[in-house]
Amino acid sequence: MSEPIPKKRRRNQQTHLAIMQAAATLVEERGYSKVSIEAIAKHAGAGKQTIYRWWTNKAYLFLEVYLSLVSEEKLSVDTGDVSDDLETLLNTLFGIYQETPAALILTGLVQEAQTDEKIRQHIVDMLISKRRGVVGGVFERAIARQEIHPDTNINLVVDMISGAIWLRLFLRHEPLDRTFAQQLSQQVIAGIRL
Amino acid sequence: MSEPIPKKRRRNQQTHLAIMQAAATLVEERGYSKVSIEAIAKHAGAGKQTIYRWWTNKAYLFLEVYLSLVSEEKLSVDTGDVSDDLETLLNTLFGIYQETPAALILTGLVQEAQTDEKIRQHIVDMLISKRRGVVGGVFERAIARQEIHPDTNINLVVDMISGAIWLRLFLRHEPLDRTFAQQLSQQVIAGIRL
Amino acid sequence: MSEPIPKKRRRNQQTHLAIMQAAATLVEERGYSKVSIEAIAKHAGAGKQTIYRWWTNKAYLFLEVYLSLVSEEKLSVDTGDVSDDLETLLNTLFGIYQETPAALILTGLVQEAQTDEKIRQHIVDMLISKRRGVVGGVFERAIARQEIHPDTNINLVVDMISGAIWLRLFLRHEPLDRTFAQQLSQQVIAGIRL
Amino acid sequence: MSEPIPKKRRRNQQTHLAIMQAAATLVEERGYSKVSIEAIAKHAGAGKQTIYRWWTNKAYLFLEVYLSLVSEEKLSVDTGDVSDDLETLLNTLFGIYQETPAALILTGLVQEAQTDEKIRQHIVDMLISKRRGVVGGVFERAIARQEIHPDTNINLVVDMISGAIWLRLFLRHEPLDRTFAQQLSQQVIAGIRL
DNA sequence: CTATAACCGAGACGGTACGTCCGGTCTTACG
DNA sequence: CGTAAGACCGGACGTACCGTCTCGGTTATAG
Repeated sequence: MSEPIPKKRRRNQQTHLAIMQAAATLVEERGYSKVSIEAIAKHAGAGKQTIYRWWTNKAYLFLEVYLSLVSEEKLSVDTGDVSDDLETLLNTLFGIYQETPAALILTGLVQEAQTDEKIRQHIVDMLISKRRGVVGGVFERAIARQEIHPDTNINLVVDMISGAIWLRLFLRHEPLDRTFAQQLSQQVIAGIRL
Repeated sequence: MSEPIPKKRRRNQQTHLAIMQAAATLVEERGYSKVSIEAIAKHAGAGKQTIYRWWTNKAYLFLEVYLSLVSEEKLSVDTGDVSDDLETLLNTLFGIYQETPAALILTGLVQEAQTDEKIRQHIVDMLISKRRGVVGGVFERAIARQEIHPDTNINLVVDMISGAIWLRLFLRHEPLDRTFAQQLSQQVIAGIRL
Repeated sequence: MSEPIPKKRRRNQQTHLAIMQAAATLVEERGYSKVSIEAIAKHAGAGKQTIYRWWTNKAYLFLEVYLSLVSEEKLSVDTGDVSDDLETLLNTLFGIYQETPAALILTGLVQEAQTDEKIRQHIVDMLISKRRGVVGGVFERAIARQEIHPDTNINLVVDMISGAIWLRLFLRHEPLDRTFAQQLSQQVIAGIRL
Repeated sequence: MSEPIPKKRRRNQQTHLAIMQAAATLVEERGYSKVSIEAIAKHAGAGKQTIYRWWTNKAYLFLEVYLSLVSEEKLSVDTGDVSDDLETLLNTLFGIYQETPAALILTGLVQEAQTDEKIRQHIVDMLISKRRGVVGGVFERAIARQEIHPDTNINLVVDMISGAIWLRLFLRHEPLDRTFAQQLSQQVIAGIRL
């Protein structure tokens, strides 16, 4: 996956977890850029080398932490109605972002992506695949149900949804709440409904 | 400007400019997080102290650089048609992002905003005001012209537009080109057209 | 004298004094090496430039301060007896070192002398001349009175006296008190008495 | 040594030596006060942190360097005659001061002692112990041999010798040569010979 | 059932940059 | 026009982490 794992890795699962949790804890309390590998190691009671053994750098470590927080299964939904599907999905997602440091990690990873092309690719793949599997599914089923235009530019629509969310995630100028979930899904569907 | 300058300060305008330009050059060549104040100072032929005298930290310096790159005047538009207005606006904006390191700076600032509440507020204010003045204006005139719903949630729509752009700006999974400008404005207007 | 004063100096005597006094005060409270020109200027209510205008550097400023503290007149003595002369002289000197920051300044100047040949020369001249005029006088009169050997190596003897004092001045391992004055003069005279 | 090294520390002896030698080299070429930790680190090919890890500050580093230059063994002497002992001792010492930067370091340490009480204590202890072991020994044996007064104030006499040396060391107004060694020991012994 | 190799914590190491202080020079505005 | 105020470039401070590198000590297969 993200890190080059030798075949017969004998990695200590306990330490591995302790590191991930330390990373999650620290990012929550001081933000991505202020979390140092040194601090994670100390907090996890691990040696720095142990971290560098399993992850290339901070970005890959946090990529794994992010994935463990925002897993695809948590977001699966199928109510039989686009509007409901979308709204439920958004509310679930907002919940995750409220309860976990996923947002802080995401901004950090995005920042890393500006410099590190590999990390960028990983993030894009991760988001695209998640999107295809989850959000895309909602619209594909909606097309099948003939709720929305069959030639809807799903990628574009999904970019608009994700984008609006990112904006609030990153700027926190307005809350990611139920009202927003409703307004956003309504506005989007208004543009593509049959 | 970003910081309130008391009258007494006798700042050297030449040095000031050299620093801003060095910052812009360096961010372009190595990305926000890898630009050090030390490097900017050296590149500008300035002392570090001089930078710290006028800007609290890297974030404020780059906020000023960003504002100098993406000024409101450059984005003003009024063709008499929502679609045209929006498309023109987007194309202008995309041009700036292609020709300047504004995108790299923006991601950096967003990252800073996660940790520094003051910077977050500054960024939000800057974007909100820009949006009100420019993008908001497009839709207000459109409402006046009765092109779009008078009760359009402009803030939401603008969040969707900005968000979709940010997504491509940050992830670079798809280009910010004329096609995108067209598709995006069409999709948005489709949801609010009378 | 110590500083290169242009002929038509129009130096403000008040400021001049304030600077010297600030220097004396600060050296007393934090030691020679921790006194900065910046601090002296601020403490004296003067501009840094003003200091640099009148003294080449910290060393010259303090050389002048030192001379103002340990002037030759204060040390003149003539009781008619070597022992008494020497003891009185030493007690007077010890008094000055106890009441003024002269000792702190002297160590500083000595330190500067290691690097700056000009300062070294100034200090040597100052001390040699003082010694010739004051301590040397004591022994010359003693020779005239036939109290001590006429071929006494006065320079050597004076070096031994000054040296023993410097040692206690610099190391503070033993006090510069009346007992020491007595023992020192006795020990010295024991080696040269007729 | 100057600092108590806990067992756990696994200090790199090679680096340690390189730092000490760099310090010695640099103090020789530019004098104590102009040697920066930064320069020592660079010259030794070491990180600054490594220096700060093992020595509290410049003073302690140079204290160790000084001790390595002026070790007690080098000065041990026992000819069976006070005069010879003393003269030999002085000539050995003068040799060290001529061949090594010990004098430059000593003035630096004396300067530090004015500000830092701990360093002062260290220096005093070092000199006192050295004096007791070496110079003191010379006079004790002389008393045993009944060459000098049994109630000689050894401390005072040693202060006079050391002091006279320091004076020439610091002021360089006269050389530390064989003539001086001879005159000094003769003059001293003249005051205490039975 | 060893033994041996990968694991682990600890932390030293050469570096880079931080944000601050001060040195010594130069500029501005007041009195 | 001398002075205070203080901006300026530059160099060093002492600190925090980076990512690499031993160092012993501890598992946990593979022989």
